[in-house]
Amino acid sequence: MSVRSLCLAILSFGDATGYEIRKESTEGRFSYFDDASFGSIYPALARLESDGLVTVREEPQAGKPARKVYSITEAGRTEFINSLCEPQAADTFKSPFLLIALNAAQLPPEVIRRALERRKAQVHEELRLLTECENEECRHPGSDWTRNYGIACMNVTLAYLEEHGEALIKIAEDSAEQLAAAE
Amino acid sequence: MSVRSLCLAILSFGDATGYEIRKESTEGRFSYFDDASFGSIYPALARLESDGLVTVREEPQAGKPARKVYSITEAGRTEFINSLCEPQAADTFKSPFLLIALNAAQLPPEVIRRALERRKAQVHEELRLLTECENEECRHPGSDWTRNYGIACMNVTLAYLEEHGEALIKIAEDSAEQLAAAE
DNA sequence: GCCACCATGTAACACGTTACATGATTTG
DNA sequence: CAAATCATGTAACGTGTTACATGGTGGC
Repeated sequence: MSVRSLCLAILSFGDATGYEIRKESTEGRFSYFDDASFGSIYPALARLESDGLVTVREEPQAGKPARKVYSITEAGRTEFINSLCEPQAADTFKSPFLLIALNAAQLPPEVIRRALERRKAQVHEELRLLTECENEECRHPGSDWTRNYGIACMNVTLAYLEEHGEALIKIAEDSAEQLAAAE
Repeated sequence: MSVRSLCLAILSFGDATGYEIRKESTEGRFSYFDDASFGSIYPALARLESDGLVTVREEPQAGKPARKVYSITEAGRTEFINSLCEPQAADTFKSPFLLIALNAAQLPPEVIRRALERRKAQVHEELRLLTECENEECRHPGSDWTRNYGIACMNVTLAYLEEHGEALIKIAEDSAEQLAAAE
């Protein structure tokens, strides 16, 4: 998914500035789709505007640069919906954590411990984010469904980490002992 | 994770050619870490060799270009292990499927149905891949642990899709009906 | 007969990130 | 008082993809 489509997707849920789009895409609910930085978002928004898929209104502010609030147009909405109808790309899961886990026997137990803690913290944070807006105004059928999907996945992940984390540390400890004994 | 590290990671599990590395990274067990294409793998391997982190031996073949089999060196192994000890990046999950689900109320039921089927097929395929090598020679403690982690996650995903898939289709159908009634 | 698989490699191209430029306000 | 947050934007840079070039073998 390109930054262009990402902007359209976020704007289809409401007006936003480039700054806000970046936040949503790196931390917020839209981080499941793609994340992007300022350097790609601002040019993308400018192009969307010249293509007539979004409109801008400037809101001057004292001290700060004027906020440029973008709104999606009918044409933008149509392009967005059409893009969703095209054959979807595969979901991907990229896990630096699993690479560490895979090599547990070659790493110091301390590294494994840290990696587990970090991953648990991440999952907790994602769960917090998902349950947070459960009582908010942002409730429509699609978002309820996806939220519950996310919660189900994260809960299992967390349970697995908590139940089997010690076993992973043990792998590292055992092989460290064997190395020490061989010397 | 760069293609360079990816190559090192795969080679730390055994010798391979550039062609094989691409397969492992796009389809095989290493697709959880990153995937890369020929255009990035071949240059990366050449650089790794000139840096002394891998060695090559050519195996001539009739008709085809000679296979260039790469092996990791001690220096390569050290760099790989060290890279795993550095603070890990966060795991990421990118889901074109969830974007479709989120917008279920704006899409034709047929699109939702297709998206669900496609996602289910993907999860089935991942489960097949994970359970496949359960009885194989590729069994060491780290890979057992990560495999079981993967299986646990995929099973929940699949169960959720099977239990709640109909509800998602219903969201699309209901809103399509409302649109029709309004006309 | 055509397509997929094996097998390597290069060059043009697209895309996105990082760092820079600017600067007020709030929070610890 | 320093750091984070809000707020926009550009330019250099890095990295990776796509398409091309080449060509034999085996399955449908």
